[in-house]
Amino acid sequence: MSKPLAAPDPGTVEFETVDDVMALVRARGGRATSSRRVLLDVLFEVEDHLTAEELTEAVQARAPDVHISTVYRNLEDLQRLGVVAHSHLGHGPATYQLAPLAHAHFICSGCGTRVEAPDEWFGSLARNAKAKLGFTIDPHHFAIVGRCAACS
Amino acid sequence: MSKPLAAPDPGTVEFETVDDVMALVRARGGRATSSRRVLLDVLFEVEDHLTAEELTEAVQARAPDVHISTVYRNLEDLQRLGVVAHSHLGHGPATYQLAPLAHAHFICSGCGTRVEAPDEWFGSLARNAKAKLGFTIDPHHFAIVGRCAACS
DNA sequence: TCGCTATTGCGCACCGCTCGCATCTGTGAC
DNA sequence: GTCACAGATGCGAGCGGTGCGCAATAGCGA
Repeated sequence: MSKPLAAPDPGTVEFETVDDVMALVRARGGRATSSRRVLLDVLFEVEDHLTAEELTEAVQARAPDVHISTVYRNLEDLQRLGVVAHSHLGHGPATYQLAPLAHAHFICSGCGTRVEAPDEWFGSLARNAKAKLGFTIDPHHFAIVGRCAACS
Repeated sequence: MSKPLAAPDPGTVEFETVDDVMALVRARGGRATSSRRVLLDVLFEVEDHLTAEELTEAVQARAPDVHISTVYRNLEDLQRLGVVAHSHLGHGPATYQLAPLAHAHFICSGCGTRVEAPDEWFGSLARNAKAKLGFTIDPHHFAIVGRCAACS
């Protein structure tokens, strides 16, 4: 996919299958390559956030020659299209998932436990940020650090 | 400072001057070295979050031989003592500051603008996390990503 | 002043990720 | 079908941020 292609308006991207995404890729000048398809197959199947390395392993189980740098490049392209989102759940590598599945996290700094956080809990924070700073928050990107019941 | 030393209870650390911290370090078996003192001098003076590299430059302006790895090690020790905290304000290097000065941030993913976020705005999120998950959040560690008024 | 040990300077190495480049492969045009 | 072009890939080098091992140094209590 060529760099100059503009990203779509956030929230306007709609897809339900790998083929939908491939059509989207094609519509924006990209090509329906096999490595791209396999990566999407994995992302649609696991329905979880995986690191680039984990994704590469899963992809290579089906297409051994796909290089990790190709995975990174495809992930970047798919993020530009609004199909994929990445998040940072701690000090390690970023994790990637289908954008519609993104959600917020709490991470315990003691034991590393990860818990999903309902978006509703961010409502008042989001309203304050919007009303007083004009800022639209995305609570999914960075996890919220803290202490779980056992560690605090 | 030796590794096995336990961290103090969070919130119980009290200090107002560099000498207070040096006394704390000594009380826990650490030594009052000049590099440690210069680093603390810088941290007390700037009252801002700086990266390890920026801190090293500031330290080296006064003590040219201090190596960046020494700065990293001292920052780690001071974090264990509860004197320093680091936070991640984006994809770049971590930033360090005196723990009592820590605060939450919003970061615009479009232009990189950073805004401080009042702790009060996290009240309902904190209450939900505590009541429903037993989780005590620290909203300072990772910034909240989003879009500023101009970029959204 | 002495001896113990925390600490330091230095450099190497790691991890997560990006980039340059030569090669390959989808794709539309014919 | 086949051609040619541009997008995409494999590979490896490289980079920024950080941690580590080691020998030398320097606080500190006695």
